[in-house]
Amino acid sequence: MELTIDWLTQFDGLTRLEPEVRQSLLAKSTVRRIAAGTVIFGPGKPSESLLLLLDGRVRVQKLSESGREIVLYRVEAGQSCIMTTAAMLAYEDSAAEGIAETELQAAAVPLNVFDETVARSPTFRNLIFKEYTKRITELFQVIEDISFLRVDIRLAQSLLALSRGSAEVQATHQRMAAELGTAREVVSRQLGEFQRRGWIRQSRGVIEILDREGIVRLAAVTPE
Amino acid sequence: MELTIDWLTQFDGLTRLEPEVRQSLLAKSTVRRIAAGTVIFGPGKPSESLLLLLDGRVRVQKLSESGREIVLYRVEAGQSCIMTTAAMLAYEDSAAEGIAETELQAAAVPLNVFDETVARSPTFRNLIFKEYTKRITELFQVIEDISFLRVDIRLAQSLLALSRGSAEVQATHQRMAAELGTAREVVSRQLGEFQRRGWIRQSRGVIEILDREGIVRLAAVTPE
DNA sequence: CATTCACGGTGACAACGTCACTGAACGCGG
DNA sequence: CCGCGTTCAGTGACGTTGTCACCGTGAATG
Repeated sequence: MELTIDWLTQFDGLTRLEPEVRQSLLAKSTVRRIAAGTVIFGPGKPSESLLLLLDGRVRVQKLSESGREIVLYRVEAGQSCIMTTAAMLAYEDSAAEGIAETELQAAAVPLNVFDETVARSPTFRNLIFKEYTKRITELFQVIEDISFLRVDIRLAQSLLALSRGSAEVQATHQRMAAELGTAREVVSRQLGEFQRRGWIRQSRGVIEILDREGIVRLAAVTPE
Repeated sequence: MELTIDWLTQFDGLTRLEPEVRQSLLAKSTVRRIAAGTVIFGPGKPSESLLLLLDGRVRVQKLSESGREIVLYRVEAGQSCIMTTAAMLAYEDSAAEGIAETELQAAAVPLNVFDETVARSPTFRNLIFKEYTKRITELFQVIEDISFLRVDIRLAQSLLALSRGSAEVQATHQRMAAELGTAREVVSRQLGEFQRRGWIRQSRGVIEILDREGIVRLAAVTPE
């Protein structure tokens, strides 16, 4: 169950890790499998390790008191889920949660090992700070998109992102609405329009992409 | 001009700093005065030190290509401007900028000293990670507010925040619009409504608060 | 004193959010 | 296989917010 494979090679920033740090990290961390749907961190679920994602995808989202939700960003394989370190610091009020969208394989670095490694290794430090910066930059972009882009454009972008090249997106309108932080009805109407234009075909829980080019064109619009 | 006062006492997280780290930080950092209006960091202005704010206030905002802007958060005295470390990492595309809203007094910690201190001092590490987490948490909140709160409520909140207890807010409608990431016309209409209710009195560039209680009540609304 | 410009007010309309309600598709127990 | 509850999706009406075009005012500048 808990392997000690050399997972460090999967992280761009860690390939040139100092040898003794490398050994220490491998020895003191555990590689874990986590089932799809598991809540990694969130209100009432403080985590006690930093997760370095080897495989799978984590969705970080925020739920408002009114029950609505919005996706903040995703963590992909080869990235670290820095909010798990944040959750360690007990910021309960954030009300953000991380959910395994797929089955995960992740290296769990216990808090004390994390701290020790940050102290010892410039390479590791660099990786961590880069991750933080990257997330913050992403959040900046989310804020800009929400504030200034039309929903049809954001919906098109979201569709392309979620499809990952495939011709089928498995998602309900409710789910898409959460992606954009808007209302389901808005998504229904917009997808209806996309369908009328022949860009997609819809069935219950599935959106099939017929004309990717059309969606790409809309997604690329920068209204001036 | 460059003092070597013991500014470390002004940071909650640094009062119990390890003695030798304390000396080192004081010796290798410089305390600087920065004029109001100065752009601390931003596109094309990479910074080469971490700024620890001793006095004054920094506004961090993002400008879209279309020229509109939105305030992301503020850095107050006693906090560190972590985006200066991010800017060091050359994330040019972020297009966020930090502006001195008032005259600043700040301790500038050069990049190499920052890195060295993170390595040496658990206390300093803790402070830095707490700051990052705090900013991220704030950004989460901004996203939620933008997505789910009505603008009149957000405007009321913004007015209270900017007034800082005073009865007068010096701000144009354009400025308030940037605070909320909305359009000037919207602010004009809402402030007009506030005035009709007797909550404020407006004159060119100034908003005078007449009935703080009324504004507070609106700001506290959590529509269910 | 004349011109320019930042500021703010407004009406019309488009885009988006909310509410209430509808029916269709699915999942499950009997 | 049927009935039933639940999830999902579609729609009309209406309120809120964003956009566009335009105007008047007062401040600053030469």
